[in-house]
Amino acid sequence: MAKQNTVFKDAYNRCLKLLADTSSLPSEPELGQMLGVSRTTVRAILSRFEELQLIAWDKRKKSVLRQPRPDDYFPTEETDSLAEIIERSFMRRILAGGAEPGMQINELELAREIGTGTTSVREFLIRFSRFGLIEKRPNSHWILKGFTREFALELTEVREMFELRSAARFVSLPDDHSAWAELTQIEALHREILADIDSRYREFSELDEKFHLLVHKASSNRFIVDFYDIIAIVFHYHYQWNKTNARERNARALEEHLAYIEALRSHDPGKAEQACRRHLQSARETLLQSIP
Amino acid sequence: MAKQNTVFKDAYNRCLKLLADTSSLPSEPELGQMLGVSRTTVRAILSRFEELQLIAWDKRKKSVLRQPRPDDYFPTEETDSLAEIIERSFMRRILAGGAEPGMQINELELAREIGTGTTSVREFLIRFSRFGLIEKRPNSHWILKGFTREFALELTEVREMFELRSAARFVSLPDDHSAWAELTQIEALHREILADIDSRYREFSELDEKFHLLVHKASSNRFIVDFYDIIAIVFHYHYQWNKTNARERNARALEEHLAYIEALRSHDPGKAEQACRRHLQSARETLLQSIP
DNA sequence: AATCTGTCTATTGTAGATAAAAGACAGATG
DNA sequence: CATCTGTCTTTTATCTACAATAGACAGATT
Repeated sequence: MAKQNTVFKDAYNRCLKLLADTSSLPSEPELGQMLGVSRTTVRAILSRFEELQLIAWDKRKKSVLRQPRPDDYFPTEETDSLAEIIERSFMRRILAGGAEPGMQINELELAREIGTGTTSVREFLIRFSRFGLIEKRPNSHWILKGFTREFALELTEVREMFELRSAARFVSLPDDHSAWAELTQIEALHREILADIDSRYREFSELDEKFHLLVHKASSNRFIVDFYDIIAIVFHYHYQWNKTNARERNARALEEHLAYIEALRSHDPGKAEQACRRHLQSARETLLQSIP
Repeated sequence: MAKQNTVFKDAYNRCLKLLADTSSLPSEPELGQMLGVSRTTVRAILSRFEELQLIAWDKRKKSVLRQPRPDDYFPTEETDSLAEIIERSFMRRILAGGAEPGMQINELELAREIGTGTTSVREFLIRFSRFGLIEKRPNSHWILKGFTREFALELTEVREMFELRSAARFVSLPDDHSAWAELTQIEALHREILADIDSRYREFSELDEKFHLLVHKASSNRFIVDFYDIIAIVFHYHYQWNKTNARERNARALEEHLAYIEALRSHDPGKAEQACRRHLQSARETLLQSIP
């Protein structure tokens, strides 16, 4: 096995959904555009559709023959890229407990455990090292620095610097900047979720990421925007395995976000700073509380 | 060739220097400690010494038979690790001109050009990507974002935030903290170089890195300290291929450093901030001037 | 009793190979 | 004549293999 064909399988599944809505498919380049893959992959998908008698394919004509059935789809486990699998598996190990700071990380062992080659694990660890949770001893093992209190404090310190600066930039964005429209959308979503908080509070995590990323992007600084990756990944996995009081916590955060959004809208740097500080403070407390 | 034996060659060369000063070598573990390598490598070095009749080796006795000759050393080109070679080669391409922003980076081509396997190039690019100069299109090529004016501005913006905060921490470090002693050493070195600036101005680059790293370390924040890597690498290579007015520029920076150091010593946050700002401002200008 | 050496095993760094995916180009098509 | 398809080439993602290096353990030495 040289390369996993997850790109094919994932695009195939998405294409199957498109197929459900029309009687004929567009041109190959157009499909490639829609699915975010090359024509080579599009053609592989179309070939498979033809084999399974989903479409009749003759050059430019791709007419739908039948609706897709549930078993036409590839199982979702097979559509995750190797990098995603490794990431999830690794994050589970270090965030869901059982991993003490100072522990050694063994590439070979990890690879065996995940059922993959060492190269992919190695590349993952290199990419992951920028998050400050692991460190390499050259010619030797990696060391787990651990998701500790210090880590959380260092992370939030930088986050606060960056987000305060980004918020300050945000308020002075020109009125026709696309960020304002996005902010409106995000605000609406906040209100929707808040109105039905009991059943929809789980959607907060994703919305939180979207909102803060939007704020960070106002900085127009690649280092600030890139740093948000670290925050996002930590919060993402952290919340996934730490669900105490999720409902109340999320409700409170949503309210804070709304106040923060209003402050941004006011174009008043002072108000924005205040609202930003208030929210970051409680985000910090939440994070710290959940560390043993 | 599976692995380059550069660790061996480099440690061998360094051990040869040790050998020049004594009549017998210490124990294997001790040598390993001194050279920063494992006993396996130490034993490989000793075996080679024995072969070349540099020492007589019988268990714990390693008596020097003759002084090393220049041709006993491995050529320095052979002691650089592959990662260093790739880094240098790559940085030359992108900083020493000829590389337009937006250009595609081809792993295979780079590997062929450097004369190495694709794996190493790939891992280098992944590690390097955190510097914000390149970006990956998944399943496709890398894109060179280039050492542009925007890059420099974004870099210095973050640098200034981080260094101001670090300097503020520095002044409140307790008197018995080791940083003060290091600061004294660094200050002395500044005066030495300044006293003989015409012939020693080239030493500034290394000293500059040491000094700012010391300041950043006072933050006790891994993200701030790690970020300094980016600054260091940019300045390092940048100055290496950009030597206009190096003497005057370095002299001026040394003076600014001395003022900055004095301000840190005063334990006065206000003074420190002012001196820090002044130096960062001129560092920024210098960097910007040298971008086309 | 502590440290060292001899020997052996495990892991990392790197090359090379290969399937998947991207992409280039010429001729076909509307 | 602009866009599409068929075909072919190139590049990336990933696996496997292997030398260099690290590291473990038992017996030897001071």
